[in-house]
Amino acid sequence: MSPENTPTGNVPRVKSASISGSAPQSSSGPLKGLYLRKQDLRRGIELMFFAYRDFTGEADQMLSNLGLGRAHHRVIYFVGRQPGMSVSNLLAILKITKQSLSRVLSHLINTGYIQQTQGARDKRQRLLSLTKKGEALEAKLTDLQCRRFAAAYSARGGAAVDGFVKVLSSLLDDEIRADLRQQYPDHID
Amino acid sequence: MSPENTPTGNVPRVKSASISGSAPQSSSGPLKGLYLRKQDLRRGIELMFFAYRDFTGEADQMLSNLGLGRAHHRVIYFVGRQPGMSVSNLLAILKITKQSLSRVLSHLINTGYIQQTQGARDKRQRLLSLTKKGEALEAKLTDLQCRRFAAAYSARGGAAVDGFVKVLSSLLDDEIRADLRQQYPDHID
DNA sequence: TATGATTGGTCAACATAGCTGACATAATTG
DNA sequence: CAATTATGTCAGCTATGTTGACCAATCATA
Repeated sequence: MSPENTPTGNVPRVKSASISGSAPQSSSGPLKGLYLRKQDLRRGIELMFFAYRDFTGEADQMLSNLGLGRAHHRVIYFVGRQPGMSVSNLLAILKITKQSLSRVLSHLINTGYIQQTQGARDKRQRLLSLTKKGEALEAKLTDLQCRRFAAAYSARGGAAVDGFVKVLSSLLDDEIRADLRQQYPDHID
Repeated sequence: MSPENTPTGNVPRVKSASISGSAPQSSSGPLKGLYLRKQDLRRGIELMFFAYRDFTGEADQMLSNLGLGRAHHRVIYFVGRQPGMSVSNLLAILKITKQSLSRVLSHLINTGYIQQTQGARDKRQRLLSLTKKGEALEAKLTDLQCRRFAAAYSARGGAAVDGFVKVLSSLLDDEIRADLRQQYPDHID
């Protein structure tokens, strides 16, 4: 599994380990699994890397002007998505440690982006929600990213969006999908 | 742009700023731009976050067992993709500073994953390539991620893959696409 | 009611991976 | 020869993740 670095070279598959590429599939014919060539998979890897970076880039810029980072953004985003969420719920979504969250969360509370209210049923809980200031920032950040998605979605059309969502869903670890399915009832899963 | 957090609530568009949602599109009919509802865009944002995390998770685990991190992975991956690449080329792809790269690169050289050879045309250049050890690690890591992609791609089929690639491409900053187009001549762009 | 589990917060210490600014050396180019 | 380029390096800072320990309030239950 070493030297197929020339993109126009052989077309080895990957599914079954090491079938040294030989099938002459010249990007024609409805050959099932044509998109499983090693180069297609690598392109996927790279697209994820670059797209994720670009997708977060604009928001990162805006955040750094406010002395905030991407970690703060995540907290603001998910609290905005589901106001009244508990700390442990947020921890489960972000999958970081209590200490990591604590750092950014207390900063967001001290600077007035997020407020806590004691849980009604369970008084141990501190339910999180955005303040007006927090809502304003969340709106600006989410708008930035939504604009990028809206542009991409409308450039490519509904069928492409459908494929995009399907493939990304299949890239997820299994447990994560439950949350998404709950959040988006019409989620194609 | 604040309170549409109930996923089953209104369906405001986002393209033109703030058309407070009113059109009763109940996920039927070929209404152009149905996929531009705010909730669809937010789902895209979240899919990117979760999918990127899960997609890198397995490799991160393997790397940490070797005392390496994601930054080392990126270097190994891109040097493996294009052996003989110069340092400045790598810097341009990763978009990090010379110092950040220097740290991981010299570690990878010291631990025998990457080797440098002086450029022939330009003797200032240190052309990078993987050693046998580096190739072995690259193969293991890329295999892990390719397996995940291969599973997702085959679960969803060629049409979905096509949409996935198209949408991700459209999420990219413009300049990045040039590199991808060069790397993957049959890239749908 | 007493005990144990859960929720949340905190302290100290550390690692990774980004950043800036300054400076050095060697090679290329005009 | 002078300017630019490619690369490397030093010192120090920041953001964001980690572990382990410990505490207080509250809840659930035997």
